[in-house]
Amino acid sequence: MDVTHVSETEPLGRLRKAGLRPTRQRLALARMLFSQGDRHVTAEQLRDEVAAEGARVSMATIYNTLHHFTRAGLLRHVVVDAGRTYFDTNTGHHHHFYVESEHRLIDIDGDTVRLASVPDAPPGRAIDSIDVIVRLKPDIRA
Amino acid sequence: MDVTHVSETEPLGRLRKAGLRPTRQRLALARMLFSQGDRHVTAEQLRDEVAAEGARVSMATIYNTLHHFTRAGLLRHVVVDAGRTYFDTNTGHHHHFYVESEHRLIDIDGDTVRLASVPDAPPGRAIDSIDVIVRLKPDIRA
DNA sequence: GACATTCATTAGAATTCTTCTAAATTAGCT
DNA sequence: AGCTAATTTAGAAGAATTCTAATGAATGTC
Ligand SMILES: [Mn+2]
Ligand SMILES: [Mn+2]
Ligand SMILES: [Zn+2]
Ligand SMILES: [Zn+2]
Repeated sequence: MDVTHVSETEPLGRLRKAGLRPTRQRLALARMLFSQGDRHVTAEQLRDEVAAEGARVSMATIYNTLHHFTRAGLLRHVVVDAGRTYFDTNTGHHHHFYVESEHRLIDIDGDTVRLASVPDAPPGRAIDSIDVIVRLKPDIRA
Repeated sequence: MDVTHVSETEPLGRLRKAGLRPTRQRLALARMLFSQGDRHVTAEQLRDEVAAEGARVSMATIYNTLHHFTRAGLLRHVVVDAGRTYFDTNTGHHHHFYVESEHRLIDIDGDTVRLASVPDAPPGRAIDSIDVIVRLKPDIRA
């Protein structure tokens, strides 16, 4: 494989930069995740997509990889629904709409939601992150 | 049983008002939930507490009841952690700190977090609710 | 390139949380 | 008391995720 010229945003470069060994499985998953704009995926979804491409990646590896990517800062873990874990390829500052009825996440630009006041963390603790989730239901009018 | 004078905040009154039959199990659960200030409980926690009081309530009933209470507006469902569902006895306007390391929720008064701007819902949808979760980690200093 | 070492992948079992099923019990009504 | 619908229950089933321990692959050294 020719690896002379590797952009940092290409799958291989991404893995290298994150200090992750570029295995066949990780490259396949990185391609699915990062080559089509921002996405919110579940492990199962990703497994199906990879399978559709003909690649075989075990569920254990899907989960391992998603967690590795998350620890490396390539993904962000989003919790909005019980019993369903989303991984977000958009790691920048932003929030979410959640369409309950479709189990679908939609990004809200970080600057669109402004917190006029943020509470102080209780003693001995520090703020790790702030999630704003705007839950949506079908509009009755319409 | 004398039911001539029942406050609406007593377990029996609460169930009546919500149109729920006051069974032995529901009364026991309502007592645990609503007689000690605002709480964030999991099904398992509640099962253990009820068991400690000598009452036997099946897991199926715990879940059924928590969902009934939630539909009736007596509880609020809080999603902050994958694979762990909290039920909140505080149904008023407020947000949450979440102490990841202890799996513990702390209320933030509704007015303490002010959203300076809230995005419009996408066409065909309406805002159902807005959750603000401030995730906490141990403070490094200290 | 061969070898050694470390890390990654995998199938399947196991775990955890929650829901379902279908039978037995109970509350509310007359 | 007797009727009916709602409720409870044990245990099975389901769904998502993690674990295990054996196999395979990437990387560094000679
Ligand atoms: Mn859902
Ligand atoms: Mn947790
Ligand atoms: Zn996002
Ligand atoms: Zn609360």
